[in-house]
Amino acid sequence: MINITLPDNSIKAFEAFPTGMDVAKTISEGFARSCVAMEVDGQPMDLSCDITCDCGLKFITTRDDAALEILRHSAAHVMAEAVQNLYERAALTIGPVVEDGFYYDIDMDPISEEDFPAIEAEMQKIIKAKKNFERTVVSKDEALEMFKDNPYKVELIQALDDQEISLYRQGGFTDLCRGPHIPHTGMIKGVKLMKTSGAYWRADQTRQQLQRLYGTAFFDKKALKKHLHLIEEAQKRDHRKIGTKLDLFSFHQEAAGMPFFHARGMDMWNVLLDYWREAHREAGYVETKTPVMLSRHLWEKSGHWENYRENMYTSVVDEEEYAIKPMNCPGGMLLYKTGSHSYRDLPLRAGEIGLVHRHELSGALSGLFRVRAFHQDDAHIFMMPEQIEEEILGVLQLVEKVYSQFGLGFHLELSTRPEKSIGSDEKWEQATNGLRNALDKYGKEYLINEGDGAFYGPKIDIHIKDALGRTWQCGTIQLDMALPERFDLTYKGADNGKHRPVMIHRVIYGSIERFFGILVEHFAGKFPLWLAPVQAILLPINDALNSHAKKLQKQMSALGIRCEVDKRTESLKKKIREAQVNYVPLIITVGEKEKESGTLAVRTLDGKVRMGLTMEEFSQVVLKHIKERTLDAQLFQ
RNA sequence: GCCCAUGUAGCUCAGUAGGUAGAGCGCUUCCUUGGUAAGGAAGAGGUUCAACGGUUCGAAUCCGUUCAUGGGCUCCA
Repeated sequence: MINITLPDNSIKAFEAFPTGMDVAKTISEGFARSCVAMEVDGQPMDLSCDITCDCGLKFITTRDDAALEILRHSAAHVMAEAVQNLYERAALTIGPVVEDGFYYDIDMDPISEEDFPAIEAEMQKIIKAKKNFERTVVSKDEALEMFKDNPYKVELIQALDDQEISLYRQGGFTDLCRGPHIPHTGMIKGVKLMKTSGAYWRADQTRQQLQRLYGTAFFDKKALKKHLHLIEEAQKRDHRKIGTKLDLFSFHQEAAGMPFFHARGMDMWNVLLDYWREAHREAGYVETKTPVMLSRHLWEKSGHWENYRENMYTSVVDEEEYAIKPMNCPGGMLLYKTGSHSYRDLPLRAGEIGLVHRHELSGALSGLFRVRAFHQDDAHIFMMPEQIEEEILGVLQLVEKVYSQFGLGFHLELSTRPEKSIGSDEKWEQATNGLRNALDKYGKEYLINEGDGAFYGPKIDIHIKDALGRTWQCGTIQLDMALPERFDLTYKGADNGKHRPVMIHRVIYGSIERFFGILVEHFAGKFPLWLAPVQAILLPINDALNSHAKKLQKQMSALGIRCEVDKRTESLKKKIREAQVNYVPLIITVGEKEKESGTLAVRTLDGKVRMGLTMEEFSQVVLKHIKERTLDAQLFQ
């Protein structure tokens, strides 16, 4: 007789040992069908397992996020079987679940997406056959014997501590696996292979290159469709495409990974920085600037020469070696040391829009998201140890203010001391507590990544969430216990003694180039008025009105509205269409009526037209929206 | 840096048994002077197909190298 406690605290008693599925069926047949796996006292297990003692039992149903992972892992097995059926010499390695799907690394000849239909067809056969996933346990030696033809599996098995090894079998296919799995292959309703790439065995460049096959799977076709739609949507928003279309920026072979900003892109760039400067001035920051190229001696002192050299561009000037800065901090150190500092002057918040260069691997470059030259909206804050909490809190508040200006949500992650680190236990504790207390005081939930901090100090990373729900790490607040030491920074305390200041590095946009790209995708090119590269376009109805339109443009420009005239000899319809597809927020048609009455006919992107606005009325509304940086597309009531 | 794919007019792309380049958009000119999502016609534009080298009587098309781009891997003290 055993008693099983369910999440609602009800207890079910069984005479014999039931399987999980048996228990599920006592709830209802329908419920049992939706069950994927179970947790017995928190341990994930297959539904087919016997329950042999009193325990707490929680079913994982198709609605749980955990279920999706189990399904995808099972789908990886199905894909592996399919590949093995089709390619005899394919040697399986590992096939984990990743965000959005799964992959399997397989030692086989290179394949391409053209091979996908055949593999998918084979997978469908396996799925249709509704093969049960059966778990068996063997000894390590037995497992080694079974997989003796596959050196990868042998290596995996040997690395396992357990003496007992679980295997999963679906039909004639068996794979080494911890499990759990879904009951049978038929539950995989929506599955698709996504892409393929090379990957190294154990991520080691010196070892065998494997074929990585990516796929994704869902419990129903609809969810798969939705997922594919989201991907499509993201592709449409690709900042590289929109950047070209809206004439914002470009890339050239002559400077790989280093973006060129066009006039319109620069307009937006300046708007971003104007806002940044305004917000930082209000938050008590000063702005500084340090050189792009600095002597090797400095980098040796900062430790970059030793630790970051492979990413740095160098040059020789007058027989002295120089490096182009990959970070702004060493220059910031020199600035701090320019004068003496009193505790009364702390915290000192020194911002810098610093242009940095990092030699990223050629294969890593990607649009504005991964570049070799970019600007950081950096700031170094120097303070007394007891100011850490309040200062961090201030940065968090600034972060929230800036991101919400763009309608971006965010979440926080705290990274603590890693194994390899410098500094005393006491200092780490003080620093980490400072960050933690600030986070607690701030009140928003945060994740903790134990041991994920930099070797020189703990940090808070800020991940923003865009309109498609994708997250991007942009902001970071890093406490640095190394540099103040290396550069012997001091301040004069109230006791008239020398003290070591605490320093943090922090960015909010992060890389301005990257943030720019994120904004392009977040808004899908349809920027709010205050950000739009072209805020208003004047469309003369006929050529005779070009000069009147030109006059209006001058007036608007003088008011600070970014405004153009489309004076091509084209039909009004065409000009409107183009302005509309280029997302110009204010489309102003200029006809005889407007000229005579001195008014404006304004069309907004929702297609609505307001006639008879005076320049006064128009500019009042428009300038208000620009000044307040509103996100709302409803410009006029 | 590694693997795979791609690189043709400003943009998007077509062009395979290798025979000396095309379309749409854009641009220019002309006609139309139009009232809220594409009016019509003509024309220019590629140092000739990323660059360099090779095979061939002949290469955008085949081969090699390099560069760049894309997707991954890796890296990101």
